[in-house]
Amino acid sequence: MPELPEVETVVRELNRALPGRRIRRVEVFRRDALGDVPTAVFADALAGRGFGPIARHGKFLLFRLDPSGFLVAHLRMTGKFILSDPLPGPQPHQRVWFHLADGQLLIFQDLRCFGTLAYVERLEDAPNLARLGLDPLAKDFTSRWLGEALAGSHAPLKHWLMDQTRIAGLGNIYACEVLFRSALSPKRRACRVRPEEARRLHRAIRAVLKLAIRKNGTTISDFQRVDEKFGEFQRYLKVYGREGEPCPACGAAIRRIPQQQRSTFYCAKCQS
DNA sequence: AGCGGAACCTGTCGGC
DNA sequence: TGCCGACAGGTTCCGC
Repeated sequence: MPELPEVETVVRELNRALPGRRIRRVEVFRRDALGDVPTAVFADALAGRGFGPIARHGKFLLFRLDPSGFLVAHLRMTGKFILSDPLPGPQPHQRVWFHLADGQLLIFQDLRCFGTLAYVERLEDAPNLARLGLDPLAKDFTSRWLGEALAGSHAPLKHWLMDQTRIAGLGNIYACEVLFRSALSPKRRACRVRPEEARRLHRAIRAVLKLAIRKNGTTISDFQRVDEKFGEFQRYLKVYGREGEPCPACGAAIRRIPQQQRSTFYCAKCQS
């Protein structure tokens, strides 16, 4: 489900509602998200802690807790957080309930059970977080950095953009959209991108992500915001999911090709 | 280094 | 109607 703009949308909404509130207890209905950590260890670590500000790195949500520690969450394909009034019991696909001291519930819901939740004392202890590359909305993500980073890799641009150890946050939808906007082929080797093309790519990454955040992300099948409203960026998608439709720039049919066992959508005429 | 394939798990949709 | 395969916004691990 979520790529950077969807996670950012969730983070902003949680930040409006959660800081200052306290977890009374944690109820786990299905423990896949916890990995090797025993349910009781996870639940006991969180009980009694308060929520501070929530941050994001790439697609990870980082909940600062009071007086110490972090809840580190990754939504993967279908994870979502929902704030709800008390319920009689878990609704379908609800995996974890964080009972708040004021009676409301912070619900972690995840149809496919790929999402992850972890409590850590220090962010350095969070599995895989340290391997993440630059967040494309951070200040140090410059077109110069991008140009130099591209130069060292033979990977096709689409793979390169989705590699979270290089840039953290782009997934299948936004990688396709960014490449269309920069008129670069998903098959182009990273090291074959010329400096002015790298500048174009950099501008496209920033522009697409910022617009998507302004539209509260993309809802294709089931992305939901914390308040259960939907994103609107799907109305602005130029190529993703539009196989066979005319390219908005030249009218040629949008193509779908497999790359890394994912679908890539692009215009073979505009993108080279 | 890169790439193909499989795995994690559940659901939907289209074709026959 | 019913079964079956393809596909889904993500990531990791393994082997070549």
